[in-house]
Amino acid sequence: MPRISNKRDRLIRSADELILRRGYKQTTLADIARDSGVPLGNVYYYFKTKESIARTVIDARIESMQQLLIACSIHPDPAERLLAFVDFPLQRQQDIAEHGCPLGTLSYEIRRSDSSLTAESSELMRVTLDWCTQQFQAMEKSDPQSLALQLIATLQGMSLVANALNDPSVVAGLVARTREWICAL
Amino acid sequence: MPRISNKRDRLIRSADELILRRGYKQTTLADIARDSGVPLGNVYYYFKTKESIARTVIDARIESMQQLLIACSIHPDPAERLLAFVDFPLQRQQDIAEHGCPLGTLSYEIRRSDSSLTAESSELMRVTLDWCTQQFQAMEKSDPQSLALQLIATLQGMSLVANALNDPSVVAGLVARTREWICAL
DNA sequence: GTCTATAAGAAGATAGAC
DNA sequence: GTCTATCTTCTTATAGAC
Repeated sequence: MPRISNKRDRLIRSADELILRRGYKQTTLADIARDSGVPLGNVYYYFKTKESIARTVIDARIESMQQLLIACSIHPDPAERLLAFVDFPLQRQQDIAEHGCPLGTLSYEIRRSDSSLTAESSELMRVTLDWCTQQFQAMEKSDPQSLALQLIATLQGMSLVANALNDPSVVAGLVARTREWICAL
Repeated sequence: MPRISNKRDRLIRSADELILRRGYKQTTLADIARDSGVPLGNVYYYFKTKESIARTVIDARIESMQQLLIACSIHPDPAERLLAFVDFPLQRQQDIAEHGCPLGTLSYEIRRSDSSLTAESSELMRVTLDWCTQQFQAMEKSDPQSLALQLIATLQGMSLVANALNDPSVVAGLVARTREWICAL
C-alpha cells in the first residue's frame, strides 16, 4: 500500500506535460489516463477530482521552480545568481517556442477559469518574484521590487512572444539583452 | 435583410468580452447567447460554428489594434509614437489586472488549442511588432527588430504579471520604466 | 429571420465486479 | 488496488415550426 505509488507519479507527470502542451481545460482525464497508461476509472483512486490533479501539478511546478532558484543561489555574487536564472530558458528554447512558459501559461489560464486554483498559481509567481527581489536587494539597488517585476515581465513576455511567433531565436535574443541589462545596472 | 445586423454585432461584442474574461474554451455558445440576448438556436444563423465566431473576434482585435497604431502614428516623431503606444495600457490598468491583455491571452490560448486559428492570432502579434520595428527604424537604431521584440515582450509580460498578482499598479510601474527605456535609447 | 426543442457527442465522475 | 461499464451533465450543433 504505497502512499506515493508509481502510478500516481506517472499520472502527475503526464498531467504536467499535457497541461503544458494543451492547457488545463483542453486536457481531459482520458488524455491523462491514456498517456500515463492508467485506466480511466483508476485515476479516481489517486485523485478525487480533476482539480486536485491540477493542484498537484501546480505544487510540482512550485517545487521545481524552487529547485531552480536554489541551484542559482550557489553563486556568491547576486548578479551572477540572476544571470544564471536568466540563462535557464536557453536550455528550453524549442520547448518555449512550442508551448510557452510553464509558469506563464498556467497563470494566464488558471486566473481566467473560475476555479479555486488562483491562489496556488499566483504563489508560483510570487516565489519567483521574491527571489529576484532579494538578489536586487543584495546588489543594493534602489527599488529592487520594481526591478524584479521588470525582469520577470521581460522573461514572461519573451516566452509569450516566442510562442506566438513559434520562433525559438526570440528566446536567445532576449536573454542576451536581459543579461546586458543586468550587467549595466 | 441586413448583411451586418444588430444581432450579429451584439454577438461579436459579447463573444469578445467573454473570451477576454474567461478564455475561448471556457466561453460557451450559451454564454454568448445569453449575454447578447440572442436565443441559442439563432446564433447559428449568424455563425456556422463556434470557431467562426472566434475568427471574427480575432479579426476585430486586429482591426482594433490597427486603429490604435494609426492613432499613435499622428505624432511626427517616432519616439513620441512609441511613447503614445506604451501609454495606452495606463487607461486599462484595472482591466489588465483582472483579465490580462486581449492580445497575449488570446495568443497563449489559441496557440495551444489544436484549432486552425493559430495563423490568425499570430498575425495580431506580427502587426504590432512590425509597427514598433518601423518606429525604431525611423529612429535609426541598430537592430530595430530586436528592440521591437524587447518592447512587446516587456508589455506582454507586464500584463501577464499584473494579472497573476491581480495588481493594476504593476502596469503603471512598468509603463514608467519602459518610457524611460525608450527615452534613454 | 427567429426561436424552441432536441439530437449527438464530449467529459467528469461513480458503481461495483474482481 | 484495479478496471470495465455506465451515469450525468454540459456543449456544440441541427431540425423544423413559425
